[in-house]
Amino acid sequence: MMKITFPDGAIREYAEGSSSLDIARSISEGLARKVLAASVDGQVWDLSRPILQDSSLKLLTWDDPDAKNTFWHSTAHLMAEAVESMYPGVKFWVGPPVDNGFYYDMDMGGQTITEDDLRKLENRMSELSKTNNAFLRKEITKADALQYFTQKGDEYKLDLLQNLQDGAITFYTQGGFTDLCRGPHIPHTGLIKAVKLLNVAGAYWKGDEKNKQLTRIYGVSFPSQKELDEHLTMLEEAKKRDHRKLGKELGIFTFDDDVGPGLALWMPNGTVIIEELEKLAKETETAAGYKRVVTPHIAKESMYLTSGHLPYYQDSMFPPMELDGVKYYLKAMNCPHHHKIYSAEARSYRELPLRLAEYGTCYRYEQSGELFGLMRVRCLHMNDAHIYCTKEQFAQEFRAVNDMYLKYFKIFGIEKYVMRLSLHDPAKLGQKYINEPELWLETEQLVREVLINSGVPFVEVPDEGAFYGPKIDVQIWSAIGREFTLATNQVDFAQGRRFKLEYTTRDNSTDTPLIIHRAPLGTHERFIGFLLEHYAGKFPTWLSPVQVRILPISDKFMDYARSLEGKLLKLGIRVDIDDRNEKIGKKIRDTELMKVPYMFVVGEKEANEGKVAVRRQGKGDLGAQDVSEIIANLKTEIEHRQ
RNA sequence: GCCGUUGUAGCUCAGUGGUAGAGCACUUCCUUGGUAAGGAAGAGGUCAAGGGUUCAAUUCCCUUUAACGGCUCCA
Repeated sequence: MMKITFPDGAIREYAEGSSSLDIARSISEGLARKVLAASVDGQVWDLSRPILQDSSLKLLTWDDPDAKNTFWHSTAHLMAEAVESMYPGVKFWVGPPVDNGFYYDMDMGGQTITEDDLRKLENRMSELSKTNNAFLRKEITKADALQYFTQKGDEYKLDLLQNLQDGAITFYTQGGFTDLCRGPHIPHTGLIKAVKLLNVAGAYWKGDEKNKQLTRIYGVSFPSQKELDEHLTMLEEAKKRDHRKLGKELGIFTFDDDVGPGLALWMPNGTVIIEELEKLAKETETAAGYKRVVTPHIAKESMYLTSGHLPYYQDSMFPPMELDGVKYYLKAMNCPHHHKIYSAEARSYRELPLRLAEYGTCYRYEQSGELFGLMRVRCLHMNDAHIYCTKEQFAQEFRAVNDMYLKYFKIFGIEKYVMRLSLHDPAKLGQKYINEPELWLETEQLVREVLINSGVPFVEVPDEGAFYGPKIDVQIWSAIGREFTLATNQVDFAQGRRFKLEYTTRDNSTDTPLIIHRAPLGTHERFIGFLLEHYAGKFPTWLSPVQVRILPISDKFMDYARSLEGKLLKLGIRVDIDDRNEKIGKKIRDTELMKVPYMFVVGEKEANEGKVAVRRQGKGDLGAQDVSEIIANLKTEIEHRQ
């Protein structure tokens, strides 16, 4: 007998060699039907795999992330089985579970798959699942595995095998499909009741663009049709929050073929938001001791040679224009310009830290396939600043920047984010990173300490640093689930020396300042794109392009509406009047759809009593209020940035 | 940049080898209506651009361009 410990601490005895499924069955048949995989001593196992010794056991059902992953991984195998049966000769690479589903990469040998084909594949998978074929695990020697795939002529699996140790190799077979796979899998295909194949895409083999491109099919599956339907509904809802859709509906921004890809045009409503954000940034930065500067959109090639950007980033810059034999580049970053402002005057340690801020306009030649709404554009406005400080001041300055992020996140209600400490890869010194191995380690440790001391949770990611130093990126997620870098905070130990930036120290010698590059609000483009999705277009009053819309019951009350409008305008409240010849219901509906936070309905009663009938977007009628009262409330709400 | 899909009115979308339609929006008129769509009429399109096949192309083919789904990249 062996002792099995359950998550609640209970210990029960079972015959050696009992499987997790046996154990589940001993608890209840219902559980045995529901359970998908088992966690044995912390490792996810097939349910059918015999347990041979005392272990802790957790039976995993659908709600457990490990079970979901196992379920989706098994579905990937099911899909591969369907593909193999419909497209003979296809070679498979890997088919892992991902955040919301699974994919399988395959070499279709020149065959293409269309959307219609996906429906056919789904049907085939549904047929195959009904066979209730078990996922059979088989340990196999490396020699036998090599022979199997050599015979099959499958160079992809042979490539995978090369990196595997003999003795740790397993095959899984369900029905007629056998795959090299470490598992684990759910017990049988019949558990996969609902499958949706979402899209087909190209993916480079091993993620390297120099390699052949494989066909990747993404899908998602569930233990019941109901859950699939719910998931699909959720995806539809997410689409409604897509900033590209909302941006068009609300008149925030637009793109035009004649202007060019990735070059956003900000419409009046979007410009209001930009100006509110800039106001916030200027207030915040002024209070934190920043000074504003303004610099040109272009600069000579020589400056980017000095900065060191050109060799690293030339491909991502717009090609230069040549004037009198001199090349000029559109600026892709503001830092060199700011460095020139630093070096324009002799600096003393008494001036440091010197903080130069600018909503600088940058142009980046992003690859055409990378453009994505406002999130990835070719013309962008960075909430940029550069802080020049001594080594002693660094920790405090860096931390102050992080605190500024958190302050902003609070204002915007941003709760889901991850701070990533991006480090260099020693193997790429001199290529991707400036070749200063000791400075790298020293600075990385400096930043790490600041983060630890400020108690902000973070993850470390190798090989993600800027070329001139380590950085902290703040990752956020769009409504469609795409991940973006919002804010960035970078240390730069390289450019100061390259630009010969100096200051006179207390003992009358000279030193080079450390530089912090920071952009807490990222860019107008990305931040407003994010806010659109974050608020689902329902901006808080202080950011709303139109804060109040006055809705006269009929044009008899237009004079009263106009006098109200005048009052609000004088107070700097963004107000307009729906003066169309429409009924009040129609005006309300349209104003609701435009997500204007406040509606003032005015008719005979209100005009006579000097009141307005207040209606809050999404909340309905709030009843009549005195004009002075509602105006005071509005002012407060806006001033507090609510 | 690569793989795949798509491009018809301001927006959302039908449709066709014989030069186009709906709803919303827009204009005008009727209506002056009390909390999520009042009625009528009208105007609006080189069917993304260029080339080819054809008696005839918005429709079929090719190229370009843009957007979308991914991959790669992301200062």
